[in-house]
Amino acid sequence: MSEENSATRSNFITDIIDEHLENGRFDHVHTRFPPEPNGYLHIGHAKSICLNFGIAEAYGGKTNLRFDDTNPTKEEVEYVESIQEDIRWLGFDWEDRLFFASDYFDAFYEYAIQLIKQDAAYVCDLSADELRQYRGTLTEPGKNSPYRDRSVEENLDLFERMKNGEFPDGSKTLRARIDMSSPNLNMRDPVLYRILHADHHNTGDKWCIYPMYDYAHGLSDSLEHITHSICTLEFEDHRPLYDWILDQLDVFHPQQIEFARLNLTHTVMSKRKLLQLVREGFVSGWDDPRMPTLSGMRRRGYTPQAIRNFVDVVGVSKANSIVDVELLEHVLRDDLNERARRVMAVLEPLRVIIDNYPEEQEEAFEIPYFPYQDDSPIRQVPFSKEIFIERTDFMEDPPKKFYRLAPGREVRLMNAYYITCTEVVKDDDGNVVELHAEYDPESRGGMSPDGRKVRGTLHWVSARHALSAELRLYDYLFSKADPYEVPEGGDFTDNVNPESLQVLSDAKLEPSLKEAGVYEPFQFMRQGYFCADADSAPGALIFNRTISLVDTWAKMQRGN
RNA sequence: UGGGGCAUGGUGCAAUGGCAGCACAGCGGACUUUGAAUCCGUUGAUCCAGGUUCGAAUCCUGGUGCCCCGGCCA
Repeated sequence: MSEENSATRSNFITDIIDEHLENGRFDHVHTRFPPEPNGYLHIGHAKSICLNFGIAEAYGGKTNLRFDDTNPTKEEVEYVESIQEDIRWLGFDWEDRLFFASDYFDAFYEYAIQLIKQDAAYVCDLSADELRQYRGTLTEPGKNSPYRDRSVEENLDLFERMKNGEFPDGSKTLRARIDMSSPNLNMRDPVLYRILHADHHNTGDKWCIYPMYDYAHGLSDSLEHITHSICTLEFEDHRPLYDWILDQLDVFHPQQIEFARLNLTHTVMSKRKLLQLVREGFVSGWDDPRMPTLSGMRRRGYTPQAIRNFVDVVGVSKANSIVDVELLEHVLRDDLNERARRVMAVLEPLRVIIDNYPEEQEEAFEIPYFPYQDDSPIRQVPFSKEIFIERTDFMEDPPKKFYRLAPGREVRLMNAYYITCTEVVKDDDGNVVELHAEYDPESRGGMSPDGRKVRGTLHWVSARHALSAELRLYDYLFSKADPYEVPEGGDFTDNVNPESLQVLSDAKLEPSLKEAGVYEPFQFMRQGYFCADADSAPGALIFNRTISLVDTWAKMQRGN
């Protein structure tokens, strides 16, 4: 849709880049998206992906995909695969530039030796607990480690033996020698390497020492000649360390730039919390359509374009903010409105018998998939004596302004005929079980020659031709805008919306939907956008409601 | 006086010393073979106090509020 996106439109990041290009610090732009393969990507990551790929593209540059896989205890191949699938689905291409931090383990090791030789790093024997003690607090300086002044030779020897596996996990670390009294805790001799006798998804058992994020990330950026390393706000405090390492080693020096991560109302966005929802069974998996994961949204029926448009429209800044999920929904509807074929489906069927329509008669209406498009493709929709209409489209005793079907009232069956309700059939409990009606043969196609107006237009499905289907209707996963708003001692899971999933087991669809492909967007007219679920099968159709249509009538009722 | 960062309608983002604007939401109306979409109209904001300036959302000073940092996680 829009030619402009958040990357081409100026923002504080492009301002910085423009300055670099102008003052000659860089003459091109090269970014990277650096996920840790320890979970599935979510809409928050999409913001980072769109920013990194979008900005590079806007400047004619490139973007690398690099897995930040420096902690083998948390990372799995399952995730490196899903992450690639999700990025591709979003429509971005890293071409031949797929990298892993683990590709650089040898280089990292050599750089560490260089730091030791420069007296800028040392092997420390403090335990994790002791290290914490020595670090000091937010307001008090730390103390130097007793191992801080080991000789270069001893450090070299110890570090090599760490690598060789001579020491148990946690017994030693390699630390940067910076300043234990720095007001920035990240500069108080941060750990560069820790001992971890763990198998790595890429390097197997080759290593038993693994680099820490701060050490590996900047060096990975440098090795790949990344010019602008875009990350989230919480790394702002780490930038001095990022810079320190690259300065010490005197290598290519990218610029780290931090932006505010995306937050949405009615959802949680931390991998840890999402994992908890999966593990504790609040959702069916990472790709549950209620999840903010890209795989969940894909299954729900989101299009990549809707997500990209959303990222564009929320913009980028350094201010912590929470975007109203209604904006996401607006952008989704906007995109689906353009691409979804219009079909008829009845969610909660109510049978209508058209008494003056011949029993054995059938006819097929040719109805365009896109009613407002001149060259729209069409499909055949069968009509017969018995049809289903939406239960909510009939009221025996309608309030003012309800202009759907009611006793004695005439409405239009979309693209078919006018019908008038002649009789209401109820069961012993007084529930309406079916309706009788008469149609006007003159109104074929939904128009009468005398030009009389009917206020209501209803969707319908021929009973004898209808396809039965299961429909899954979704609502917000959390009832509260802020899921973390819980009473003392509560947990965010207390706010899980008990009605976030509603299953309609006997919806009636027009026959053309038999061919619906998975994820292919349809508008069930007057209801919402739907797509076939991955689990849908010819004899057992399942559709997910991606998003309902804006419902002004429902809003009016709520307001009253 | 630990350090770092951020404050613009209800929400998100612009305005880079010169008329505070856009989108969503809200409200009102038009149109309608989708109570959708579309179209028209409309309510509503610069955290506070000083200062500089012809002129301040923007610059300066001092406050206030919120977020992040004490993993051998990223």
